[in-house]
Amino acid sequence: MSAGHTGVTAPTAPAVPAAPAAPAEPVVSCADDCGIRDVLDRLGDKWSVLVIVELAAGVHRFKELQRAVDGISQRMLTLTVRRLERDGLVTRTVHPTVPPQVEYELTDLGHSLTHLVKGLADWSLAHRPRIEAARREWDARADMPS
Amino acid sequence: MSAGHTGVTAPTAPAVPAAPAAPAEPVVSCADDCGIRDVLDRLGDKWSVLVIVELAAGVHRFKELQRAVDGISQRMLTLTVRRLERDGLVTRTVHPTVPPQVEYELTDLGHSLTHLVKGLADWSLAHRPRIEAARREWDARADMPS
DNA sequence: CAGGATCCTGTTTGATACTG
DNA sequence: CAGTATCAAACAGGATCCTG
Repeated sequence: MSAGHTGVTAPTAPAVPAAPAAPAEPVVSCADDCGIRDVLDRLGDKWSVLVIVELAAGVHRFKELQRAVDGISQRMLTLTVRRLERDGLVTRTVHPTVPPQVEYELTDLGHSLTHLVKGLADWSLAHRPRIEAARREWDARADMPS
Repeated sequence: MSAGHTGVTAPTAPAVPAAPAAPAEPVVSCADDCGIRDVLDRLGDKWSVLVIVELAAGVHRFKELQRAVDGISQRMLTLTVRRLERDGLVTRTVHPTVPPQVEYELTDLGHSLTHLVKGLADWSLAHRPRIEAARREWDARADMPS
């Protein structure tokens, strides 16, 4: 799918079809993707990052995790933790005790993500006020236009 | 970190219900949330980050953006760009020309996000191989158990 | 060109109930 | 305790048609 542009037609656009802007040195480029889609598919869901944050603090058992994340259902926790395990971000250790005991822990790969997450958290804390202000302003402007 | 979990782990440990973990100095904590949920709600969707990346390269008109992001519908572009505007991450400038012309540009707040996004992209590029490897291994292990 | 309004879809998530 | 299985709700996203 996608198969590039179907740049046929070119109705009223004479020349200069592409070449958008590219003023100076873009901090991040790649035309479009990169691997951003990738990370987002991995961290963009509702729980993955929260689970990672909790595991960043140390080993957790299943129930522990569920209590810690607060709000997550055991179904979602299972799915989330399974995907993280599949991606090599966490390890799952089963202790064959009488009441089953399973421990989850971040791999070094998972820990490397922690720094990114911290970046996100920091940014959020730093700019939340401005965002909320902008949002209030926008909402107000939506009510009483001129 | 990795300050060695307290070797409690009594095999059939009856008591010790709560008392989670909190071993050493976590890189990121806050017990659970912080503002991570916040950022994720803003960047976790399918298009926001891609649009931001495009706008990081400079001013774009609506159609330009749609062509650049490739795959996005004008509905989604509208919604995405509106939300970004509401949050004060982009500005929307309407030029009352004959064919309407609207330009979108990152605010400084939006630009500050760019660094974060770059972090995500870098991480993805750096670790994608390991993740894919882990994934293949997991999938293989799922087919032939013993 | 820019975008609003609808309709319709697959995916994500949550609530239970059941098992080893 | 640590899951699995099912079902139904919620939602995000896409396609299309229609304005100014």
